[in-house]
Amino acid sequence: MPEVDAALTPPPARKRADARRNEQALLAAAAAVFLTHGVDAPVRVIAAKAGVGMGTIYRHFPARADLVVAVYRHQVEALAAAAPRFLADATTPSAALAQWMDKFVDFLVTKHGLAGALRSEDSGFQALHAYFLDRLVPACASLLDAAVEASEIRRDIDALTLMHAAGNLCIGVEAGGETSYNAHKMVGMLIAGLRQSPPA
Amino acid sequence: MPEVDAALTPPPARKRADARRNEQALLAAAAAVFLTHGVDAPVRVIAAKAGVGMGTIYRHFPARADLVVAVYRHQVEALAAAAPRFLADATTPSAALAQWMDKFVDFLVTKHGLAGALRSEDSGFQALHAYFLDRLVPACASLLDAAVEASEIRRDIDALTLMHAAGNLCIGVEAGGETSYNAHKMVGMLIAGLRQSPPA
DNA sequence: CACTATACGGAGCAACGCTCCGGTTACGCA
DNA sequence: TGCGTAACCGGAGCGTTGCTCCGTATAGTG
Repeated sequence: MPEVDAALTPPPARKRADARRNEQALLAAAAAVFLTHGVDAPVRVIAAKAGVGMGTIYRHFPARADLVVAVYRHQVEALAAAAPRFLADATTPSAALAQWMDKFVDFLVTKHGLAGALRSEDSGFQALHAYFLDRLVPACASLLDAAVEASEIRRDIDALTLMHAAGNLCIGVEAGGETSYNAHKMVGMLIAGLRQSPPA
Repeated sequence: MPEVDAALTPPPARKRADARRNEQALLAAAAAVFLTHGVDAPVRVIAAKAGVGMGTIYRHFPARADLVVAVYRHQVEALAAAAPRFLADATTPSAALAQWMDKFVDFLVTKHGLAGALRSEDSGFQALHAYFLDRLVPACASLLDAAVEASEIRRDIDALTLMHAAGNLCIGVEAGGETSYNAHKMVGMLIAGLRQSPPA
């Protein structure tokens, strides 16, 4: 039987026990460190907290973005999956969009520096950017399209642009906002501006 | 009557000739480097371009922000000074606000990374933040107040917040924008959202 | 011309991202 | 059970950056 390669690796590729253990330790350590020092925390710190060397961290997560994605994957998936529910529960499509956007802002605002990292040109963060766009833009688009369909908002703005703008509005904002700036309010205002006819 | 265009040297202690020469060289070099490598360009590069040592750059501009401010001071002052003219020329106060904001966006978008640096938590950039706010917020406030006075826009947004939001919307945007994202459009939409009654 | 306050330059330190390779270990197989 | 090897681990080390510090050079003055 020449083509039994599947027998070698029943599920995907089973990794060694120590490798799996380290990956989990890294994930836990990263989540903790991100909370206190933001997603820009030094790699050495995360490695130390997980009790592993730096080589290990880079083997499991070649780019910093891979680690960030792994840590926040669940939340991002949940947000994306929630879009249809928002559409069903809200009174109007544009209300659903506004509410979903609010959740998106909630997510970004509770992660130190995530919004900033998202817009980074740095190649190491490229994958992060790609992942977020890949998951969230379609979800946003479904709400946006529904609102356009209902003629509630102008149609010359696409989901990617809107997400980009909303993400930018969250940059530099922390959960314990002590300044007058309020990302929720600003995103709300942006969406209010969406309820207009296209520019003259 | 001393026109304030050259507010330097007469009262304070006169510096040595070589010091003044180096300062000018630094300013010119920084302007050139900022154009090509953005405001985050390595200090060494600027020093090298100016033909001076690193000690010199830090002596003249203790924090990076001081250098950035010095380079862009004229443009910022001009923008601030232009606000009354916009108010006089536009058909409505809110139109003046929109037009002035557009100029603000123009300014940010043509400076690599300036918008990003502006929101930086980094202590070295604190002075930059302070300077921009100090100069531009009052100008913006005059337009904003006029629009509020005319009952054209909601009154629960202050100038600082609006500037902050507009600045954020410009982050990561370059003049030669190849993406679909358009800072002008987004800021315009934000201001459109301002023409609403406060949230329900 | 000599003297001193002023300014200059770059070596040096610390922090960081990332790579690379010798040593270690888990795991299948006999 | 014992063994061989592929997979994995750790951290020394390189390159880059921000910023400081101090011995040296010089502009301006009497």
